[in-house]
Amino acid sequence: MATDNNRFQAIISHCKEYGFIFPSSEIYDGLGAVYDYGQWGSELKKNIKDYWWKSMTQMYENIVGIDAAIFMHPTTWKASGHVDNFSDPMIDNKDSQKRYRVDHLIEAKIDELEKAGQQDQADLLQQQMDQLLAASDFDGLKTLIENNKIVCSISGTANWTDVRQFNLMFSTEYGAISDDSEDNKIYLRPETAQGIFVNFLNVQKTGRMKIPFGIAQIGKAFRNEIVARQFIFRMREFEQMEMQFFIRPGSQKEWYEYWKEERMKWHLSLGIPAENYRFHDHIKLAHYADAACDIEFNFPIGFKEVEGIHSRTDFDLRNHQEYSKKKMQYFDAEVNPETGKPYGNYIPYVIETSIGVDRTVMMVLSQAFEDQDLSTPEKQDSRVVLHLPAKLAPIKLAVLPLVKKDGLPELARQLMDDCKASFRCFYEEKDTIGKRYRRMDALGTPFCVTIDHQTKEDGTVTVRHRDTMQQERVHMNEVKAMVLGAIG
RNA sequence: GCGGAAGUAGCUCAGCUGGUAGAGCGCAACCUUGCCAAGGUUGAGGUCGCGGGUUCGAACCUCGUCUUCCGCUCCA
Repeated sequence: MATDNNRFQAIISHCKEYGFIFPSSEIYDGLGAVYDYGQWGSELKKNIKDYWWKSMTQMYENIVGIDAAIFMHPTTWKASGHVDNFSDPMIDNKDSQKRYRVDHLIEAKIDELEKAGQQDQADLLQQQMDQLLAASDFDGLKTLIENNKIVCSISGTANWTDVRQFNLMFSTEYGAISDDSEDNKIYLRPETAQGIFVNFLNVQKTGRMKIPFGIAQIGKAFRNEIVARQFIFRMREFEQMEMQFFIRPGSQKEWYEYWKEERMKWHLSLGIPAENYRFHDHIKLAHYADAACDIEFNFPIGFKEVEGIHSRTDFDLRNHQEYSKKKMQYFDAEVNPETGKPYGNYIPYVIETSIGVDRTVMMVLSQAFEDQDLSTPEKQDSRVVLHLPAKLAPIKLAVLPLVKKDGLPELARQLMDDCKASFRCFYEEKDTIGKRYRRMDALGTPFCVTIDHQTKEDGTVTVRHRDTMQQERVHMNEVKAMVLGAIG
């Protein structure tokens, strides 16, 4: 797999140097795997979210958006499977570096003892383990492992780390009084999807939605990743753009294929060539899915997942129905041509499209970043340019008076006032014009407009294009329409 | 988590055998120039990641610690 680590590091440096992305809490030595978006990064991120939101809601008549809270009733995560599937105590062998679930490790020893005919010892061990697990006594579990001389099947050693709880979800206390009791414990959502599922009936009824229909959402999610690295690719706090599409049971295959295609079209609409994308089908499926694939992008660190498309069956709604004792059903009045009767009541199936905002930011930046050699035989020259799609660029237009006198700044200000309500503009009168162009290239600004002495005579300005560096002469009055056309 | 490397100005780095810090770029102001970066003058900015130790004296030696990067590992 072709990777380019220098390029990746250059992009990270560029992001920090030009106000896109900073490491979190840097003055205190940083906080692992958390990043802050700076003045231009936040614009870029917002533009990406706006574009997705518009694409997924406005452009599909049967999809609406919601904005559910990050805090949810704790039972939500029991129903979704997040509590039980990710809370087992684990232990690592330092020599083989293999990670085990503590209960699996001890149970293997119990089997061994039973086979050796030492039933009493096996029963004792089982009893001790159950007690310690119930009490969440991790030190005791480690001691138990050591006392029973349980070794790693790969390294054969008993060189163990401490027993640790790897819980995916962050928790905090809910309410003003904090104590250690479990009653106050509440989770920060590890995925936005559940906010959609618990509101399924609210939206369906109040919106008079008819299947098939979708609910979209953009929001933060939190996962306590064991190892989080690679810049904003895997963060503990991240943002998702999700859409859950509710369908008739049995139709999941065709809708799954439909959304694979639709989502790929969206990616290609960013102007990213198809060869930089690929689908990756999941062989091992998560507990809720009957089909799943990723859309992977060719990052400088190789092909990595940006978006997931999952056929989630009725797993989530069915579980919420069970835990909440509320019917999560839909009455389908449409006549089934095969039976001649209405489809009737059912729990809908779901196709999910889930794309990471931060990964999309990283994807767009990776695609856009170029360290360009502009050298000629006479002169060595280079520039760093972000070839961002105009609709995503943080700044759409730079307004530059050629000199800061002779009334040129005043004319430039007029153009600023004309445009700034419509899109983000940037005014700059310092330094030589070439320097200003290059600074705008580094931020990905697609258009620079220069006001010169001729502007005073005929109202025309120079438009300089970022990617080609070519210039053209247009009338001041046409600038706004030109930019709007490019970002529309 | 393990192994390796590195932490000196906003950035990239220099600093010989220990004698209380430098360059280039960038930044700010002014002058000059005026359609593609690196003209002139002036200026701001660092207790050399942090803490202990050795020493008359530590950016430099030593121990610890934190952080970052790389590889392995892990990963809904």
